[in-house]
Amino acid sequence: MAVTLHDVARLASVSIKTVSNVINDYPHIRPATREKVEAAIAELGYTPNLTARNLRSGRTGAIALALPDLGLPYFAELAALVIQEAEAAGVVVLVEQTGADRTRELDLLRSPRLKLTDGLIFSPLGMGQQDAAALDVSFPLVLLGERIFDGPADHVTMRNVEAARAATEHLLAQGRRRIAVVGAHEGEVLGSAALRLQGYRAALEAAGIGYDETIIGYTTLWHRANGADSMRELLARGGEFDAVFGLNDTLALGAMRVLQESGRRVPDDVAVVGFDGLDEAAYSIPSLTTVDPGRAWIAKTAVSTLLERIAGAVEVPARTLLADYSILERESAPSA
Amino acid sequence: MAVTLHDVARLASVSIKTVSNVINDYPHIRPATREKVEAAIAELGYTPNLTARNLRSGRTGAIALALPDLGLPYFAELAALVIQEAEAAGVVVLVEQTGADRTRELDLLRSPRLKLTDGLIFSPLGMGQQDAAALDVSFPLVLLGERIFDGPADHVTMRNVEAARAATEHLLAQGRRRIAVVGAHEGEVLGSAALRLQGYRAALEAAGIGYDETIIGYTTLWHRANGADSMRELLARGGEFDAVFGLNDTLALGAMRVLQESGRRVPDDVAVVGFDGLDEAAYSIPSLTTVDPGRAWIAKTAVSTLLERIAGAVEVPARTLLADYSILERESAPSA
DNA sequence: TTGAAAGCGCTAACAC
DNA sequence: GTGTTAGCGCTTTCAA
Repeated sequence: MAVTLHDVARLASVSIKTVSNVINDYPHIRPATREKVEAAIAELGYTPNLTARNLRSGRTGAIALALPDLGLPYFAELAALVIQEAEAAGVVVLVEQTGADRTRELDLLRSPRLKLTDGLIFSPLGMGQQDAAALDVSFPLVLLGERIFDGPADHVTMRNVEAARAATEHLLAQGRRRIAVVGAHEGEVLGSAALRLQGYRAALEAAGIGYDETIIGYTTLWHRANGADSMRELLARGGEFDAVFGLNDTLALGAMRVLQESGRRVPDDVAVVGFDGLDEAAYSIPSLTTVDPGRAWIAKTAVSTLLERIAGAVEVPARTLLADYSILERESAPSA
Repeated sequence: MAVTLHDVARLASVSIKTVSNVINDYPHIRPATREKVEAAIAELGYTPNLTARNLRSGRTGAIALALPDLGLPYFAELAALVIQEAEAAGVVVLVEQTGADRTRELDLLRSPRLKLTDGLIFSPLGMGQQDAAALDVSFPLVLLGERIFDGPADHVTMRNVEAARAATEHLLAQGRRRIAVVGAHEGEVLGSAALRLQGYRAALEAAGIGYDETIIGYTTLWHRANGADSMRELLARGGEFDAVFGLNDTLALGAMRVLQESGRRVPDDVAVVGFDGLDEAAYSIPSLTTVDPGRAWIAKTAVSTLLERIAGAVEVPARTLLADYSILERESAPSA
């Protein structure tokens, strides 16, 4: 591992500049010289020391991706897409987990660890609008998610309100009138839960249906167990409903399980719609109708936007980029 | 971001060595000097340039984790654990996806991109025993999985044969005698599928039950859809069985869905056991009995073993470290 | 077309 | 207890 430019230069009887030229495809090199150098590189098995190159160039060729937890399917699938896009652009990805903890998220933004990368794609879950100023950092940053809006950084996100409204309207179109919700967050005004609930209410209102608190299930987290617990509580309350809107797929899958355990048939007695377009939602029993909020586009756009900033688009003001959504219709809530 | 040691030194009217001493907690510094330096650091908002430090020290403080695809729940959960362990040790993790492609796996081992890290935790899925020599690399490497054994690198893995045998015995103990398999790999002798099938056969043999090819389902990949397809084929063949052993949880969940669609009750008509101990296996309907092959231990041990090698345990010969397994008994295959 | 040499920001001998 | 200085391996003016 100790083969350097000098070693190659010595073996090829040229200067290190010439070797460097060969490596960096500098055009004006005499073919004979090039061959001599390439032979020496091959013989010694030389590979450039990226750390040294980075120190010179000020770039690392790596970006950081910070998200709550890879154990959550939504973020695992998002990370898979981001890494894939980054690789296509010749960049590696350093993954940080924040555990959805506000303090850890704020710490991360100040961490010297980020110095190992050229920029950050950041999906916070603990921070809120009051922390927007913390996003005013000195390195390229792309924000994901819906915890903070109109911050000082580029923001790639989904049309939560419209997509949730479309999901609700999908249920209304089948004649469902009592649509329960699983996964609402008490008192929240921003964030995925609040925005999706807002879309749900807008759809009800447009259809002339009143909002009924008794069929809204609250949870703190969005694991499958929370969806199951929330549904148990809704059933215990005794409120009637003929459909369920899970504010994400994981919740919807947990809720659907409890519905079936209770003897209700899905979709005959109760139709279920989720949100996220997870792969696994296609394989539940029944398969889950859901909204794809445009994850693939979000990953692709987050990477390309970050790389543009890194390449020097500093003067451009921060933008908000919104993905298009689509309904993935499956068995848990079929049309008609 | 252009604040360097020199800037701090100038402001504090000391030499850069003194600043460096303060930053690195060198003990013998006069308190007054330390305060002066710390004040200057705070005023300028100095943070060390890790790239420069790395070039000097030859360390990067990062490790690489290469796996097939974060979209596969097993690997996503593994990555989550590895990153968590690494963070506890003050190391960041760069994640590479190889898509289970042998060529990409071999390329990765030679990639200069790895120069950004101090070592690699590598979980191949395309390479085989014939590629063992490619693991003889010049950087610290820890191998995961069961594609290659007795290679030149430390290997952290699970007791596949014993764990699969235990899973099969769990079914036998309930009086099941016709145990179908989902996910076998045609003609494979090494690899997870082959080893687990071997454990299955050992259990049957010990119980005096013959091996019946007609109830062995083959797949190439281990997605949920493959488990479903494999089960459809088994049912179409018309072979009788009262239990199913899915060679991983994802396969088992797909197979279970098809069983239920076909009108069979789980576990009454057919009991199902998976393998991996995925979180989501606890939330299927019915919840899936599975084998936890010791994932948490594997992640922890992979990280600590790699860090030991990085710290210089070069002379120690390559070891194989085996995790303990446990049966997670749930509804799909309850005792008695 | 190629060589010499400066320096990216830091650490660690070695001096004082 | 603190300062000077030589590199880590590379890229890149500037000369030749």
